[in-house]
Amino acid sequence: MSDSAKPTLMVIDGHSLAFRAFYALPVDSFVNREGQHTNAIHGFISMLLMLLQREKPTHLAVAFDISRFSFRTREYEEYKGTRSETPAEFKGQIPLLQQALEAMGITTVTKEDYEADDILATLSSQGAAQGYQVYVVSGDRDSIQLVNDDVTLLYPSVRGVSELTRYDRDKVYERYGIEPHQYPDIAALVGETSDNLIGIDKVGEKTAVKWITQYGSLDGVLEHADEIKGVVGNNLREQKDRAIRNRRLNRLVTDVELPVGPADVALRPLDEAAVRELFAKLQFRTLLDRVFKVAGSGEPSDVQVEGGVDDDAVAPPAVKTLIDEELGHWLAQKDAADAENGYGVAVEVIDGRLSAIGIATHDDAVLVPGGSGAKDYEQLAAWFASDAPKHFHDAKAAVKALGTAGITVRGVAGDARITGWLANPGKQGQPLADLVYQELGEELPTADPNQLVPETEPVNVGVHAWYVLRVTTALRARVDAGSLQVLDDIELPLVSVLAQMETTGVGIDRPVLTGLSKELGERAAELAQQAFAEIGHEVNLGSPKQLQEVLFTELAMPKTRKTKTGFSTDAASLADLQDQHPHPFLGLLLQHRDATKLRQIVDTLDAAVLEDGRIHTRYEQTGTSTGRVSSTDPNLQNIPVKTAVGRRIRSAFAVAEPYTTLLTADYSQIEMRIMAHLSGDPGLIQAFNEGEDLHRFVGARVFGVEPADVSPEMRTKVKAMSYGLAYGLSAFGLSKQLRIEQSEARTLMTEYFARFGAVRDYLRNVVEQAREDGYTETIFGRRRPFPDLKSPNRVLRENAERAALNAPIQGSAADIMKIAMLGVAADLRDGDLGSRLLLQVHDELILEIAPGEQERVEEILRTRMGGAADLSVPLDVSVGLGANWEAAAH
DNA sequence: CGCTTAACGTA
DNA sequence: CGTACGTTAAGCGT
Repeated sequence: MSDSAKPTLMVIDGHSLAFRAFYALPVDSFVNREGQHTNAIHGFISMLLMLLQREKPTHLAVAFDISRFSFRTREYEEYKGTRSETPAEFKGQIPLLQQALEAMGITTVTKEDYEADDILATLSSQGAAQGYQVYVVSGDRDSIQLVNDDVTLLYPSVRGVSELTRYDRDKVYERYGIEPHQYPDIAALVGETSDNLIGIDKVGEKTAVKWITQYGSLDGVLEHADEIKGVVGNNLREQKDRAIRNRRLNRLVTDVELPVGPADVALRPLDEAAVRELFAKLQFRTLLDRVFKVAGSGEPSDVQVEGGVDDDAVAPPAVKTLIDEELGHWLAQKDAADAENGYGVAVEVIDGRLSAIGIATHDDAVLVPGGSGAKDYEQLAAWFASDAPKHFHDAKAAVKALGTAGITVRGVAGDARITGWLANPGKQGQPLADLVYQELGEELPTADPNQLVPETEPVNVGVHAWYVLRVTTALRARVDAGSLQVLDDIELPLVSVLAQMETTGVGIDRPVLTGLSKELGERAAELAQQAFAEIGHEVNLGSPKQLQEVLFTELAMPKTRKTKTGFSTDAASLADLQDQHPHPFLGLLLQHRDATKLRQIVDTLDAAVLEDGRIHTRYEQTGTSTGRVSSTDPNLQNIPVKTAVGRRIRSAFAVAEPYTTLLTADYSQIEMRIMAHLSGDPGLIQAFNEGEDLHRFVGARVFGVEPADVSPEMRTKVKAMSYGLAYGLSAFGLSKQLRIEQSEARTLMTEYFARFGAVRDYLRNVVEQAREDGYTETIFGRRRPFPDLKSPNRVLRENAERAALNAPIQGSAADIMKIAMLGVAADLRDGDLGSRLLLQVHDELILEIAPGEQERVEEILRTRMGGAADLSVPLDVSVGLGANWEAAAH
């Protein structure tokens, strides 16, 4: 009998899959009108439908645990003992899921005193024996032991329930290097944290596999335990009881007495009325349609469920391919409601060329294939230039891609990526597929990547546009008012400003880079030779591992701070070593590091220069959790400035014809000013309003001297203290940074807070408020959630506390800079000025000035940056001019 | 070839 | 035991 003719039995571990679905979907987006959470049910059924379509089982059973207790917990009390309490939102979902499955004609199986895995084991072994092709679906690794020629395991990947990895014998071998039946032997030796089973110390997967391969089985290993040398051998002999216990517990039972056998779980026709009733209660409309579609019955169109949590159109509309002229007609047909709701837009770029554009309304989608010039896009270009509200996923990328075809975009009304980020800034730059799954609980259709000629791919763009519209709409409806305001007033208008900056790029004086690279390269080589002479042999100075050998073994220096892989050789540690155990090698090594690091930066920049002689960085608008933008490919926000050689690199960022000069404008001490404003501290506010040197002012208060008598040492200490405050610096950290005694650092902090008490109160309050609310907020309403503030884990909690303290400060500064950029861009445009924004480095803007515009632009910068927010202290802006970045610095 | 780690540049 | 980033080479496993 061939495999295709065999009946197919699928057995699913209900609990583990539902639990994964619970964590994959946002709890708060799936609540019915009775307040019942439904995300696990939704995710489970969605996955089940996918499995039914893909694997087409003829027989199907879903097994559930009855409780967390089983014969295993009786044998070993601590079994699964580390598992924390099931979340309340999850608990009620299991009975409802079981009802739903029952209504769908799917058998559920439970057995007192056994775990779901034992039921899977029993059914799969019976199934295999009775000639079924068997699929086991489980998130428990112990299920690997069930795999054989007739049984395949589908195991959820780390990415969630939507992707399942197929483990057949070959795949198990590929992944673990063993036969499936040997897996429990491996697990017994290594242990399983999630089951609270502790393995043999120092034995990981690799060692276990080696032993099992050598001796065939766990019994074999134990018999030959005497032959195994070293610490692990000792551990094995001393701890062999653990392995024996683990092996007893991880053996799945294949002969549980069950009320049903494989033949009894054939798929039955679903109970249409029951499904409708239950799904109506759960408010699953999309899923209801999908269930009927998969079951091949019912009429999706007569489905009547109002206000469903997943209430929307069901399947993507058929995508019509239109040439430009037809597009004009299609757009003209759209009514006011469509225009009101907006359009979803997706573009596709292949090999840097715009290859297709998809546009969708809530029930219609079209695709305009790539053209070769402006004339192919007349209607399209007119529409993009109009105010028609357009929603994107990554609008900036789309705006740039359309720009290459000469199309200007106005009316950016939504961006799924940005909205998703504002709702959840800890998840940065989420792909469309992830958002679709999270917000709609659906799979984004994508082209088969294995298809060599992706003929279906352009079609995706129309479908994607449809999903984009649905996702942005769903996200907008979900986020709070403050985030929405940040979205509409700051982030969306910023898209085109950043797009312009990226497209413009910054001019580079390549000979400067070339010269520096050579110089630094020679210097590095020289230093390396001298360093080798000191230790009498060559070594890779760039390898921390080899350096450890030299420092701690050959030169027998005292051990430094521990890292995961040994002892630290970072600059701070080396400086400490130089104090305790002076050696010429150390100084040479530090200088060599410096030279090679700078050369690496120079070479990276040089390689990033395009044919136009400029570097075009990309600004990641959804790349941080605080609200800043980040810069990549290359990162131009970390160009050296602190050392003289470093600054020479900045001199390579130069003005280019026909522009006359670069202008830099930066906020001075913006974060301290925000802290003064937010805390309302009278002393700090006075300092800024009097406009005198901040650190001198603060130093005078802290040390009780006249401002004129603040020594450079005092100023340094106070400056470090002030800056550290916004990061949650401790006395320990301050002492380390300033290389002073902890007691002195503590005194410094005490004095500081005695003079600026409102700052301390504010910082404390931010954390307490965030613990209560669950999030922090910037001056402009940008939120960042901090669930870990309530964590029982001290490390997690304290990390969250420091981040929470910093988030409103760093985030407000980011908001202010973004608002300033919008103002500057608007004034440059409205004033018909040719000068343009090039770079943003968090508190600094760099522009290129067109002939004769210097004074007007300088005024714009001062006004817009200084006026970006109304704080209780002034926003001080300093402006510099010069032929290059270094010369324009102040 | 892809992944992780240590180190280090910026605000 | 100071926040927020991105990039690189080494080292390791595949």
